Amino acid sequence: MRPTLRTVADAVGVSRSTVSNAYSRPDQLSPDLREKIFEAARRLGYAGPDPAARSLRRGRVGAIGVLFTASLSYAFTDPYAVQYLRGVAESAQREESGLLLVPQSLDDEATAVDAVRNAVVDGFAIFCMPDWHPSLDAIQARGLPAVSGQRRPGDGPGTMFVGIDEAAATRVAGEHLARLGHRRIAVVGDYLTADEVDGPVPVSKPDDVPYFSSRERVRGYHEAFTAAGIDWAGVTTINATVNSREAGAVAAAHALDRAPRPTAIAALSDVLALGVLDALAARGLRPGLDVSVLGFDDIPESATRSLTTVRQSAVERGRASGRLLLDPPQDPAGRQVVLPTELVVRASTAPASKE
Amino acid sequence: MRPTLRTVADAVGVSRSTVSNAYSRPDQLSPDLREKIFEAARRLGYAGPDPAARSLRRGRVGAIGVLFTASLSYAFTDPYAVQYLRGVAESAQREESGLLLVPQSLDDEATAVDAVRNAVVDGFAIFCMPDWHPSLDAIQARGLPAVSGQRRPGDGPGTMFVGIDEAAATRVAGEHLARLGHRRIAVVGDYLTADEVDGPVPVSKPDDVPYFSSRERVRGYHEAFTAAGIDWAGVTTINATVNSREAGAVAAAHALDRAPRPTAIAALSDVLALGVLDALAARGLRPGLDVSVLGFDDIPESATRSLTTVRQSAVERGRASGRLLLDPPQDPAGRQVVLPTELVVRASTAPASKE
DNA sequence: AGAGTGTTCTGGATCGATACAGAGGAGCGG
DNA sequence: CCGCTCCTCTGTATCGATCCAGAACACTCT
Repeated sequence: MRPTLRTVADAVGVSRSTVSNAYSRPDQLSPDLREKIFEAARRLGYAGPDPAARSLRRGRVGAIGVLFTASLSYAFTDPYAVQYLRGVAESAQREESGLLLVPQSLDDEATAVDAVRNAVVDGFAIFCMPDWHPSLDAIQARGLPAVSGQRRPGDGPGTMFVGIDEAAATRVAGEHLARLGHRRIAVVGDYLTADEVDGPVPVSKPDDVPYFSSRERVRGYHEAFTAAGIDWAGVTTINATVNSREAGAVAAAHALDRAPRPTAIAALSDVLALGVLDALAARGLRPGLDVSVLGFDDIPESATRSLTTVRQSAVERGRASGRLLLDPPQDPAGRQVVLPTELVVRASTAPASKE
Repeated sequence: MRPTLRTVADAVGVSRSTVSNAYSRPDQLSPDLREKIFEAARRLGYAGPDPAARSLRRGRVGAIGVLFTASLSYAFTDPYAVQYLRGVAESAQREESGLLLVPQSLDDEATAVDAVRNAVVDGFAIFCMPDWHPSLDAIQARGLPAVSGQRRPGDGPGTMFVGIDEAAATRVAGEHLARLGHRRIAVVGDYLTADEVDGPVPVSKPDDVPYFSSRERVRGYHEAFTAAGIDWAGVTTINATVNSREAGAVAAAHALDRAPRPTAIAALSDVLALGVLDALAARGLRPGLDVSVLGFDDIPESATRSLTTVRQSAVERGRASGRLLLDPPQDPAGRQVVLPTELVVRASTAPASKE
């Protein structure tokens, strides 16, 4: 039988409250008694108040939950995700909270929802989830504070926003491409469609894209191209099955292996863009000179590969999310944080060659 | 006022037990009533049993805690650590558990211990911690199952082991170097000493190294070299301040910038070894040809850099740790898992040049 | 009809702590 | 010596669920 507060209290001959105070409110009892209580606790093998019981009573757990679309292990593979986690971790650490990684398998929605329902946390940081996912409703239902990088119609007052203006970011990127004279352009992204298609998919208008950040990024390109007089119907949109370098290369192949080849490929993430670069290399094509390539995120490797990209700070996003969760501002305005983005031009984009 | 079981029970006109059963033991009540209860719950905005209360009563939380020496953000930077986390995550996911990252700042032991005491978890996976750290005692005290990669004298029956035979691994590596004819050798490692020294430190015998895995790895080299007739006193041991590529480069500089230069450098981790390679490159020295370099871990990047190293599977270690935690085997023998290691010889080690 | 077997639902005890109002005594100024 | 405050410590209610023994009732079998 494991010792509890009561065991120690009885041993010392004081009330349970006093033992509790010895641990949690030292100013409420004399130092002597406190020491005596600790002595007894040591002797009895009592390790201090049980966290589960304490969190029930206090109503605070000391942990924030992080949701990931993909299997947990993805979280540790994707550099952007890792940066984000770092940021959340920093904030959590400052408030003496832990980070609970909540597994969210996409195939098995029931399990995913259960994971949310059973998570012992004080709030949720939503890294990225499809808009329609029932876990998001489960979070709403729990009534805990939540921070998301995407706005949803059904969001309640507990849901806060930390993210970027996705469309504005790619609009700037699109204008950059247009200014360089590109007219035959392909856009590579994941979640362009609800099905797991590998290859070109028609996206007649951005609204058709079911997934928030892909949708907004496509919207930005759409706006930029249309404004520059580039016919959207001529833009090839290619779906990557997942957000990985390999999938990026496969997707790029669909664009590169047909005539006329596009003069520029815009990827919706750097990881995909790196894959595009791989595909170029495999065909002896030079980035910038033969085909311009544009990414999104500015992960560390992008600089070494001279990838033109849109910079956003994943760490900062994580940090802000954590901060908001652990201590939600009263002011509604403070609950909406829009972080800056910046187009970083490197060698992978260059003027379209005359043909 | 948030709704609870009671709110719903009163609304439907049944007992709380029944509502509880509706969620957790559907076979205990009629489908009709169950549906009626869910209906009422939806209407009242009840999101299901509160996880904190449930875990108190059930005695199971559905999360396992992972301890890290360094700040949480380190966990996401070190490739070996990331692989390990992936493994633990895989096991956890299979048992529908989450992963709680428990922050452990080394400077502030009191906070670290508190983090352990307050962690709402069913068990602890200890990635790596100095032997003497009070958090380890705190884990013991909590009486929860724990899995560690290092054996400690004070370990109780709840503590399980998943790791490798560290000394045997480096012994093989040391024999490899000796066979290649190396006689002037440097060993680069972190935690070779209790103080944060940057540079050569005397290690008269392996037992002096305060940190488990460094100690065992040094021991292996010590055994191999002594057996090959290499005087240990002639082996330079250099401390790196942390386990990072940069620190590895700095440490290697201490060995390379003095005469006579060692013909081989053995690093206690691949991350450090990559730093050693950087230091070589900065001086125009060729790995293998001018100075042989040996690592430990076999992280992905090692293959592309042709680094000779000792392979151990971080993922497998994590996976096994998770498995043991979530369902500890009765048999004491099953609580000790020794994973295989293998010397992977690549181009970074070669016969010592005659001078 | 009576005994036996399920199924469905109830009530109270319990998990291990914390919050809060207040009791008791010491010290102090008037 | 009274009234006051301050410091310690106590006792009970409470957090929100689950467990378990058993009640109530319908149903089958002899």
